[in-house]
Amino acid sequence: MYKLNATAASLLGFLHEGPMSGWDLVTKAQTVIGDFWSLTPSQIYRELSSLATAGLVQAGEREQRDRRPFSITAEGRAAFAAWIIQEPSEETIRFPLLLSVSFGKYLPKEKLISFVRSQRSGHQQRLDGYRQQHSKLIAQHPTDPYALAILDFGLRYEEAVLSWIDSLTESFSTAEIRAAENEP
Amino acid sequence: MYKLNATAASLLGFLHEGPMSGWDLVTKAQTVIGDFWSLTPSQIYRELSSLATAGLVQAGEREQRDRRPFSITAEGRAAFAAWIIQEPSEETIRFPLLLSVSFGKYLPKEKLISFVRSQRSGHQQRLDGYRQQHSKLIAQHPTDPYALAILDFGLRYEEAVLSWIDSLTESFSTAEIRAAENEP
DNA sequence: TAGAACATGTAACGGGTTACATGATTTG
DNA sequence: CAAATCATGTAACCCGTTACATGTTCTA
Repeated sequence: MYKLNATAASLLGFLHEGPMSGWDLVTKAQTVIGDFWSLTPSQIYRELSSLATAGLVQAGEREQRDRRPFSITAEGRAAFAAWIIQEPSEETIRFPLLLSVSFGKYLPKEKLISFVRSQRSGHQQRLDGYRQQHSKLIAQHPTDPYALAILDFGLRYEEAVLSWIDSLTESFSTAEIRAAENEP
Repeated sequence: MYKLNATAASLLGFLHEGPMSGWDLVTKAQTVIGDFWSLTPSQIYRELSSLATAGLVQAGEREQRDRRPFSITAEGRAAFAAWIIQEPSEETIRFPLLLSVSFGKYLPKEKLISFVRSQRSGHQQRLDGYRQQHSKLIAQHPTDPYALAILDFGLRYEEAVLSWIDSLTESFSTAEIRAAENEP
């Protein structure tokens, strides 16, 4: 049987909800799993063609704008079912800012502070986004417990990152980061 | 100028402290940055040969056990200096367990619970390890603020993951995870 | 003296990333 | 009617992963 990678398997997962075009899958995947499973449009189109070749999805007729809906086949469902029951491996993290900090002694202090500061805003935005999504989700009945769980992970993760960033202030940057935050 | 990737650049960073063999770099890198920058021995040996070809490191004479010490060259220092002042990009996370949760509705509940549970112990162990390292580090004078900072990130991250895992108990698994934790 | 840990690599594959090309439809 | 967005893809490169091969030195 065709050996699925996690990216391809996720596409099959989404296709359980019904036929979708490559573009649909791009947006779906990026919004639903994109925050903890990086993927690009190129990858998705490539995986779709190999899934089609392997018979796990089937391409439909071209619609307007050349949209081509893919639907999951019985083999696709079987392959997904076999994939999803496998024990997930550990997470891999690649955090360039932590490399900058690790090698901090080779970096001017202002530079390191500016790196930390510019990453802070991105994390703050993501946290705000998660909070908004969270309120929306819990307002719905019934609430999807799985969506809530991954959102909750996002909240905790971003809170941890932000509190770490802010703690750096005390440990090696004195008051410079905090002062800078209050500027434009 | 030779364009460094973060993995190769990190090797150059470590070589600032003096010549090291491939094996030395493998252990050094895995202990110092391995928790937030995944790398394998194969990769390190390959990067070392391309760095040597590019003249950024220089291989010394073979020592016992075929150890071959590499030292950083002036060009290597220049390349590292150019790399380290670049703005670090955002982190990428690939967290298979979150995929399992996302697609949780296609998974028997016991299965999902067992996945969560088996990952919990790994995170607990890593947290314990960080706590030990932390005590050792703050006992030293002077304390390396950069090492302390990355260790602190590790602590916060693992605490966040563990508290998230434990919160899953309430949200969709009732008492099953907690009960299971008290078993062997 | 056997097995564990040390030590160095090569080969091949898969897949993530980046860059590029092309055109259709909607909206201001 | 121009710009933005939608939409689909290809090509190439780089790099991360896995599997394998080989030999050495320490230690129980």
